[in-house]
Amino acid sequence: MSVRVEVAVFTVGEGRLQVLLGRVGGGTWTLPAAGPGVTAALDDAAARAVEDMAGARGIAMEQLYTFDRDGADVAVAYLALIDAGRHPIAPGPDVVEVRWFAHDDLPALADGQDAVVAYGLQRLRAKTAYAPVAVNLLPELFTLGEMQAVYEVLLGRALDARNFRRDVLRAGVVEESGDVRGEGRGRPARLYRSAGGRFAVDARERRAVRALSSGDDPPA
Amino acid sequence: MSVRVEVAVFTVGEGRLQVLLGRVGGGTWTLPAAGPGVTAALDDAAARAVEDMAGARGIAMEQLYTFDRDGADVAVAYLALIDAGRHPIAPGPDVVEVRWFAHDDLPALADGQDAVVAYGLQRLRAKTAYAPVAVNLLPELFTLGEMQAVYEVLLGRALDARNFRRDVLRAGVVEESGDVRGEGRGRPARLYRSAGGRFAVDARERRAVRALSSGDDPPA
DNA sequence: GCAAAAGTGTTCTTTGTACACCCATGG
DNA sequence: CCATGGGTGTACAAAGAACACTTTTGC
Repeated sequence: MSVRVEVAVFTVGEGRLQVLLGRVGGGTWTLPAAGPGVTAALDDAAARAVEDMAGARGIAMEQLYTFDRDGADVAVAYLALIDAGRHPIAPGPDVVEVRWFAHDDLPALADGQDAVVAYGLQRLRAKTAYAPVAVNLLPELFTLGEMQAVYEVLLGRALDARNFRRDVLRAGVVEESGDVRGEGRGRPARLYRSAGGRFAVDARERRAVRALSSGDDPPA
Repeated sequence: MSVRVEVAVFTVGEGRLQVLLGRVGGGTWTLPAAGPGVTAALDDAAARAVEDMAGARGIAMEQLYTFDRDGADVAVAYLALIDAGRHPIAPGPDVVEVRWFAHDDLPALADGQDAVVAYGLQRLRAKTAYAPVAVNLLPELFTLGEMQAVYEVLLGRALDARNFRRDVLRAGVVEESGDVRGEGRGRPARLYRSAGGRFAVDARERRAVRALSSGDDPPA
């Protein structure tokens, strides 16, 4: 059996959750992928697949699952999160086109890749419960309002701004930058940056953080 | 790169969490494994590896993680749970010896397998939070006392029997068999069997169940 | 001075945790 | 009749959800 690597890259933009796809030769869209016949370390191969297809570097990435592909190959799937604003995408060599697609409006994908996207989405939503995933989808400096908006897209429901603020600050996952930003109308918001640490958006989820002393994060 | 499969098989016995290991040729102990050069579907290959080494069949199994092995192989690791009483182990062909080892007192393992055991244990404990893993470690019929004992081993702390009972029954993960069993001294306990469904042992964990509408269970 | 977004604090309800007691059996 | 584990119910503490109000800016 030969080894492939495939990456489901997500971002949040225009109030929607989006997935990165590219077209190489034929008409079908595909996830960033490498192989069959990967030689590098899996994590590196996944990072390079994204870089080769769209030019984006240094994005958060974790292994998802390894799929059988009709007995011939195995595909090691990865989940990646990116702030589309910070990392503009551009077609790499041999790539005809790269684009963001709304996750609920995808074109036909290469064989088996629907499962990768579906499971990536599931994992992303689950991680919302115990990791500050939003910081990987935001610029280096961001307002709490922006952060809340990201979570609302991921969770598909509105959050109470006051409780959200209290919970995020209490969790200590962000730190003030000292700057503020006036966005037009309304009082200017303070700018924060990531301070590491775990986080859960709402009550139920916050509990899970403590319950799972170490969560279920992958090794290494 | 060639594909291997390795399985961390856990059971609970004698008040301890135990791991299944075997010796094939040389002196080093190893997990049930297949490959390099696996041809079957990964899940099947994992099940067969356990069967070939120890003769145990039909046990609960899920994929854990795929590890690099110094650039040459990838090892797809699995987690399996088993009731050692229900599935007696016996060395398969070419196997010199199979044994249960307390998870905190393992011998030297084949290359990289420590990581498989460590992550398997982590995942097992995390799953405790949202899945009734104990039923996979118990006989078909069991008392709530036995079930509680399993969770106490997994979690490493004592649970309140009254709250445990209430929570398990409320969650609907077990159903009464109608029988009872007198175990010597004390009032005979009702016997239950698994009824499917999700479950969390204690408060924090129970919340996580609802929060993660679909949890983070692997595909298919 | 009004609309819009940011920021602060309080009340109420839900949920978890701790605990006291009775039941059934073996020795 | 007492020790042992099984089974039922209640009181208290903690945590989350809902919510009213003030502040700072642009127009």
